[in-house]
Amino acid sequence: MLLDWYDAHARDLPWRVPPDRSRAGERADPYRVWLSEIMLQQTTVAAVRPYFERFTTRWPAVDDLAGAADEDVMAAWAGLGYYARARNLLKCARAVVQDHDDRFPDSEAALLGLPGIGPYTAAAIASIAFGRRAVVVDGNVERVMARFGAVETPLPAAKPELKALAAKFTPDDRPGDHAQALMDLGATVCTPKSPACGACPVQSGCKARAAGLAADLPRKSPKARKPERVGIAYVLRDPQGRIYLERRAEKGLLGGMLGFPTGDWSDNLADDSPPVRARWRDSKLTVRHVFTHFALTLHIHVADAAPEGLNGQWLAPGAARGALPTVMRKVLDAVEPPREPEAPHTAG
DNA sequence: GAAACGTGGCT
DNA sequence: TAGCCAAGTTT
Repeated sequence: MLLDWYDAHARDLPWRVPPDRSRAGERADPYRVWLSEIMLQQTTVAAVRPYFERFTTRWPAVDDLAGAADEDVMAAWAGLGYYARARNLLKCARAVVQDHDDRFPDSEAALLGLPGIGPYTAAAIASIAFGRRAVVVDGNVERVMARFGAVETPLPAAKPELKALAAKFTPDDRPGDHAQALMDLGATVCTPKSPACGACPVQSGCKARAAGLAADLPRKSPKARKPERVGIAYVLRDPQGRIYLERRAEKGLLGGMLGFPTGDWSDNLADDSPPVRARWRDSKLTVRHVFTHFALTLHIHVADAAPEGLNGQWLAPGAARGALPTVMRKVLDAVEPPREPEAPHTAG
């Protein structure tokens, strides 16, 4: 059965209580479960690990994080993507401190009311951190269920059916381990491509396996193709070699993050204009970056000047780099190639 | 329901 | 290389 497989094959993850200790009744720290779940949304374990270690070292408990400065948290999140998660992370930590006496609520319904916590995360925290029976459905679980039940309805239309299937399998005993087992199974055995059905603990009951359909499920509705956009990044350098950065608006793309001034990215450069009067020149350098829903080519214009009337901040390139989202980091690296082969992240 | 919202790794 | 994919949520 699945839990036996988990006891033998559970991945060792820094936010997880291993199965032997879980069987003995130990539970994971809700703060660490929550933080890991937010970081893991649409993000790989490999990408999350170093961020999780840095966050928990710097902010060991929810009240530490709640007391942090916004810009410090945003800088520490830089590079992980989906920055609304970081903004909601802070809102959530502060809500836990102010409205819940520094403790995460232990019910799925109450968790669902907190910023950044949706149906998946609420169920995951309720089951993993609090031992509640909750139906945890992420992309892994959807894939495992679609295969096990040979559900041929394409996603996302199949979601309700897959959740109903997942509900049938959710046990009262060790629901958190069950959820993690299903996700581990999806990540290591029932993988999107070339599933290792021979190594699967539930292969005998799998309808897709029986029908030879495993690798073809779940089916997905065709996705829209990505439009191309272009823009100009304006890089200002003062006599000390510092660069000029602005905090982006709270909402929208890269919201709350530092970045070089840019125009609105569209299908042409026609109405792009510099943020301030200066001797701008086209560096002829460009940066290419692909976002979730569009691809961007950024032309880099530069000026060596420190004009009056700007509201942003001037930072040494080395200090700024770690706080920048990746697309802005690419712009910086194009203009000021880093000394080291790789300067690993000195956010903060 | 659909679109917005990042990034890096793998094929 | 171009596309697919990863422990989703919000609007």
